[in-house]
Amino acid sequence: MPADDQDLAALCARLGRRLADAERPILDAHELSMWDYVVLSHLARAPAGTQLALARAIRYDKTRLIALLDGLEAAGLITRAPDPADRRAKVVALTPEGEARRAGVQREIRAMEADALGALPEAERARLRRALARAVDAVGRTPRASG
Amino acid sequence: MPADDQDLAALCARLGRRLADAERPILDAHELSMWDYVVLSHLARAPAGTQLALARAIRYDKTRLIALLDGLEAAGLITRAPDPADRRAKVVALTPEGEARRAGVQREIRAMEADALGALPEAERARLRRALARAVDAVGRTPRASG
DNA sequence: TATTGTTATACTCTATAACTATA
DNA sequence: TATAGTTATAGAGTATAACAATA
Repeated sequence: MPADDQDLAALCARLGRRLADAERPILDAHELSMWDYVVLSHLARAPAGTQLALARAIRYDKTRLIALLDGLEAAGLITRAPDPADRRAKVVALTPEGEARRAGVQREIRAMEADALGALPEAERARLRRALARAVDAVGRTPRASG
Repeated sequence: MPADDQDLAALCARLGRRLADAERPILDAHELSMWDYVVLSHLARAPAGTQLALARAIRYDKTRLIALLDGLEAAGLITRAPDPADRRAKVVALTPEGEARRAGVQREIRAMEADALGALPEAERARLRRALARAVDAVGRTPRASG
């Protein structure tokens, strides 16, 4: 299959779904859902912010985020502290355990990626990651109709 | 946001979701669902096959495919003919109207992609598409655990 | 009056099991 | 007996509306 004449969205969806399938057993082993990992990854990258800011950043519904954070908090991976500046808001932050769990999962995922894309030379894998990152930034800077 | 240190699956998901969001209004205008378009696109590329083969090729549940094909058939975009070799099976094929609809939608989607990724030079867009296609092929050739 | 976190409810999408007709 | 298509049902995932506390 050439797969070269397909739309970008279709190509992204196919590659994304395959990689997500390969991630699942890793996440399962560490007792994390896909969205759990998305939250931990974002907290590791962004300064601690409010729940609403987090929901918007990862494009997840704020109502669904509640139960997710409940689980992560009960597992000791994050903390929810009241914001001194605005007592309605709660600031979410990663615990050392949360960061350790996240780092371990990421290491395994990177190894899986290298294995899954083994047919591609190392240099091309890095190029693909950079190209994807640039594309994400590019579409991000063009806030379309729904924005 | 650098977005360069993220996992491949996360990058694919983010770019894919944004592009899918941008596709929706186009598909809506042509009265097609995302999966409708996936089916039409596959039929345009692959020789007419059975329903089960189609479901497997696009990785869609065979039971959900029924209602989808019902709609496409009622709209005159595809045909379902009994396979003379195996009277249990039905061969799905694109009608001229179906191909015209598909081509029109694809043209608009390509224009949308060029617009959404306008910040990226044309050459890099083409490189991204090729890199994604090669990556899809690469993971496809490594049938993992669940396979 | 508007907003943050929360809960409860309704809706959509997806997966499982069971049926028919052919093989 | 197994398979292609089909149907009906149950389950997970998602979105919408309403509420309490604070701004």
